[in-house]
Amino acid sequence: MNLKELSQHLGLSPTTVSRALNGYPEVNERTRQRVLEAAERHNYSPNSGAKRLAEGRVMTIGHVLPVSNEHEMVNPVFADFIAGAGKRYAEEGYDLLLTVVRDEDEVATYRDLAKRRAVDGVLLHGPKVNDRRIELMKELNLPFVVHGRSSVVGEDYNWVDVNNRRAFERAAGLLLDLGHTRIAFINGLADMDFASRRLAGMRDALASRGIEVCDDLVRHAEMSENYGYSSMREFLEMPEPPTAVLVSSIIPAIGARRALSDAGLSMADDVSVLIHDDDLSYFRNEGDIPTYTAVRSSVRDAGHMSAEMLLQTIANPDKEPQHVLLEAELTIGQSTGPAPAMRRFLKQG
Amino acid sequence: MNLKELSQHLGLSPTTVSRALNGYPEVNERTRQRVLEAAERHNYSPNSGAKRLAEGRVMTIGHVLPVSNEHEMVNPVFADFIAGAGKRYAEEGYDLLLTVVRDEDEVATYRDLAKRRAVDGVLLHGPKVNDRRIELMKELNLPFVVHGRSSVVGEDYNWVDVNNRRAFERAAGLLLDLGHTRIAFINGLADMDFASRRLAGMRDALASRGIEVCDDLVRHAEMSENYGYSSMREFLEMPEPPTAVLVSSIIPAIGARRALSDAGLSMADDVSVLIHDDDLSYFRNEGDIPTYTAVRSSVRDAGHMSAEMLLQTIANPDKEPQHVLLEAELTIGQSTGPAPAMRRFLKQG
DNA sequence: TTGAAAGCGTTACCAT
DNA sequence: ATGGTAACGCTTTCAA
Repeated sequence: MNLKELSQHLGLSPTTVSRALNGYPEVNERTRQRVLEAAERHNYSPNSGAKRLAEGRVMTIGHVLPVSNEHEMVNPVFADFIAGAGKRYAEEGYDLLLTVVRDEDEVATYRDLAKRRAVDGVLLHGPKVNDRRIELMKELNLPFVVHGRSSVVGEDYNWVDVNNRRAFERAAGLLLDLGHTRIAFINGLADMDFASRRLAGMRDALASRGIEVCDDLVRHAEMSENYGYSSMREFLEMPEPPTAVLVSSIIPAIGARRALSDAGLSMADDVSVLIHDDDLSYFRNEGDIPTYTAVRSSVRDAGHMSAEMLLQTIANPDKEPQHVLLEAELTIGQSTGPAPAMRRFLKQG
Repeated sequence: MNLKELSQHLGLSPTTVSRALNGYPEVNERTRQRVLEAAERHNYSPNSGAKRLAEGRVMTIGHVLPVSNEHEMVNPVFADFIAGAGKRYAEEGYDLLLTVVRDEDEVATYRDLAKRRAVDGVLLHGPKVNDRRIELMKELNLPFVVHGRSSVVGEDYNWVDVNNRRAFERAAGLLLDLGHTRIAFINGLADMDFASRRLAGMRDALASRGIEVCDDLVRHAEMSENYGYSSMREFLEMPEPPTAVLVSSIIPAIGARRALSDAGLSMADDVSVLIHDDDLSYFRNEGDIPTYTAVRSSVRDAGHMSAEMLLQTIANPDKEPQHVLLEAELTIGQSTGPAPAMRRFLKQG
């Protein structure tokens, strides 16, 4: 059933039917009711291709998911972010176009999306410290929002980010307050912007106590379970192991816990572990969060806010860049205890 | 730059240019070269809306991601499956349309996708034992492939599935061979088809030894970390705890490990744990797999194969239903040891 | 308040 | 081998 057929059924012109369906004010209310009812009854929906062509916009948002060929990894943060954003799109009648590409094809993909007018805007994931994509979007004149920031590029674009620097400054500060001085960090890939900000936060906290970050104690890699496991193992095998560890995501933290467990050790009793938790839904665990969580923020909420920002930008392209900086929630958990030496002291006293 | 402009630049008709670009044989080879080069130079791509309208197909595959309102969960299997499938789509020039909806809106979403011709076919995730969506797809005349199966509906549709029954029959058989008789099962939601097949496999293995499944030892829920944790805790608090546990996914298994650890117990030494591992990329851990994995299959591969099957179905709609049954790989890990009593016996010699 | 007709950018049929 | 033109299904402008 198409518009023409529907209008013939009703004895009206396609024009009127179109207007009724799209909520134009100048159509008679009784006519509109008739049209709406007939559309429902005949199961009519406007053809998406025709609508795109006529309107010159496609009601679609693009997300590009680069899958590194080397590791074949999909970031689990992605799923929750998409869930948050996608819900918002659906509410506004927008579709979500997801393109899975190899890392090295990502730029070509954005060019292609822009050229063929496949999307009205895009959401950028996982910005690097110096991310070329931001310049590219401007060149392509494609509305966009970045989930995160890119330090080198400046602030002249839309972004939604967590205050990573501050979160890790506080987290490290807490460990320092508890008496730890040898603090390790299981971080993300070094060229990721969030990882660089988190490291900066830690560095600042230590510096304010006159302590320098020890390079051997800082790890950078993609945040898999196995990465957390092997990092923690290496720490434990050091002549002078750290007494506390910061971890950038819950997934390597799970690996770190396994390494501790294999060594007959436990979090909190032997090594204080402080985790950044993106609140991934399958790992959220209500009552038990205090046992191991410290810095927390919701990826899904970030997805929701990013989507909102993008839709507004599309509706009003001349608006100046918007920024949202979310503060992570710091929860002091059981697993974040005093340094072992202090703990012994406390027990005695 | 559109087709008309491009053709004027070249002094050709839009028809010829279109033919050259789409690889029609009847165009002069020199003309084609000129056209291709000019298109490249002017950065031309056909407008997606116009193409859809003219061709009557949209070069798009739909995936629907239902997000349960209650738990706000996104299944992490989804991301890896999409990565496998999406890559294949991209290779063939297909787009992937992802719709995030509340559980209860899922059916309406498929109807909508079909009505407005937004997709050429869909991929169905997470089939229930009796899944209405399969009938719906037939009614809507929408080509589709199911990742998994739906027992009640029959086999009269395209599917790609793991042999869940057999995998868990073997897994339970292995535990029985090791001397376990009280075996628990941390399974997925009871109405999911995969969960029902896995339970059937376990039941058969026990039955062949004259043992009945004990209802108290079988849990059904969405497979979060916390679910694994609380289930294992409950098992441990029983007057007569199980000596072995089957777990349907690595995520609750992580929770189960935490519960054991909290109780001062460990996998293998105290409770044999046998896990179904979907090989989620962020949890894949090369050398360490034998420590805890037993039944294994790759979701990403399933995604790839499902995509392939769907594209073939779209190209050739009259083809009869295709089925792919993947066998899970059974790896006997360190964590899958003999029953505690047996182990003590073995130690004595 | 309604309708006729042009236009959106392609592809495909029918000529030449 | 190439071109003219209709057709795809909708929105929008202009008239009535």
